[in-house]
Amino acid sequence: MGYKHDITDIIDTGSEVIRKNGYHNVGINQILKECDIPKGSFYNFFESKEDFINKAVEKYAAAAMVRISSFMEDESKTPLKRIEAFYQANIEGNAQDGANGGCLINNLSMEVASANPETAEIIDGWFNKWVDKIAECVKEGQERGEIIDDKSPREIAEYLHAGFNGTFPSMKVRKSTEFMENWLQMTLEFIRK
Amino acid sequence: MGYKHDITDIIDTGSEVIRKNGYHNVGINQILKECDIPKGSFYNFFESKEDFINKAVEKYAAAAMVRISSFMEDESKTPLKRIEAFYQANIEGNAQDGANGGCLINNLSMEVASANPETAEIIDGWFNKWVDKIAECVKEGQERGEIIDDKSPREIAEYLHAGFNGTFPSMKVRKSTEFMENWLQMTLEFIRK
DNA sequence: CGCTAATTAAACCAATCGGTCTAATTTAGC
DNA sequence: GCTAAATTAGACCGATTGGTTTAATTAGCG
Repeated sequence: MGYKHDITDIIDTGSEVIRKNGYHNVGINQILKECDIPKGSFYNFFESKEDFINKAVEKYAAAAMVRISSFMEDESKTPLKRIEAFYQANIEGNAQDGANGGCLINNLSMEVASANPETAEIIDGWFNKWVDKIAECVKEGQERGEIIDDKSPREIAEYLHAGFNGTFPSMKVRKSTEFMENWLQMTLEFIRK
Repeated sequence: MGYKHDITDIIDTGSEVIRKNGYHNVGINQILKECDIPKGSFYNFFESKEDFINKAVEKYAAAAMVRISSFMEDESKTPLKRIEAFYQANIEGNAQDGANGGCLINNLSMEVASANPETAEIIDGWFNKWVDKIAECVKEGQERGEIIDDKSPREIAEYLHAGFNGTFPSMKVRKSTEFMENWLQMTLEFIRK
């Protein structure tokens, strides 16, 4: 039957709180309250707050990986259309979220990576996996003559990934996803052959 | 003769600590220690930590504005070369900084904008001023036939600003400014006529 | 059932958080 | 030189931080 609390629920709920409010701005007690668990359970599952966030990053990033793959491997669309659909879905997700929280991993890369080498390394690993998957799709687009091929798939994929991350600061200060749309249309134009 | 401590020194030293370590990760006591001032002096100059960071943002962003202007108005270079020189200088600055701290304003937009509307508004105002100045230079580049003109100067300037901000996450997790160079060369290619 | 290990529960901890307070000192202006 | 205001100084404050501890409870398994 299992015990009362589930580690995956704690990770999901807790990482949502941190995604929306920031790592250092959210205390363990707030997570406990939100998850309705006692402190003993938290420290039974996690060694420390840092251990918690590292596990949260792994789970969140792995889910994102699945999501990215499902878009990038969608053979009902051309490669460029897959890329467009993926970022369009992200924009809509952020819009529904009130243009506030953004991406947990990207947030943490900005807030804690400098001070926490282990978390930085985990994030770096996932960023690379994400970009690799996008690069596969870019490569297919190049082979089909849909995407410019004077740059490597990896370079273009990285440009896409970084570019979208760059739309978060303005989203957060303006509380609007408007510029994200501009960014997407401009970038698609730039990489279209 | 003035008193012992200077508010501008406190802002400069304190905002450097926060730029490198994050807003919520740095306590008032750490700032006091770094500036070697007693708590009474800090709260004589600033109403609160929030008041401090707002004043720090104003000072840092105003200095950045001067810097941007000096690059964007440098008539010894073509507009596109000014843009290249500006971002190249930023990349070098970040490299010298150990690819760690990044930009105080961009960091704060990610970490505190959602929770602090006043800071968000101040940052938004400065982002707009920066982009306006870059847009002036882009416009000149368009008029000279050096930069693509199927998009407005403002759109292109915003694309540049956001794009560079997007290189910080990877810089921080990889502790390298390498991708910043890639981003710059690709972007220059995209906007060159 | 009975034993063991995992989990739950919350009281408790030192350290630190942002912030206040009062007193001493220093400055500027008359 | 006197006065009022600004600044300096740091002890002090309640609240909160991440984390520990101990005891009760529960689940899994032979």
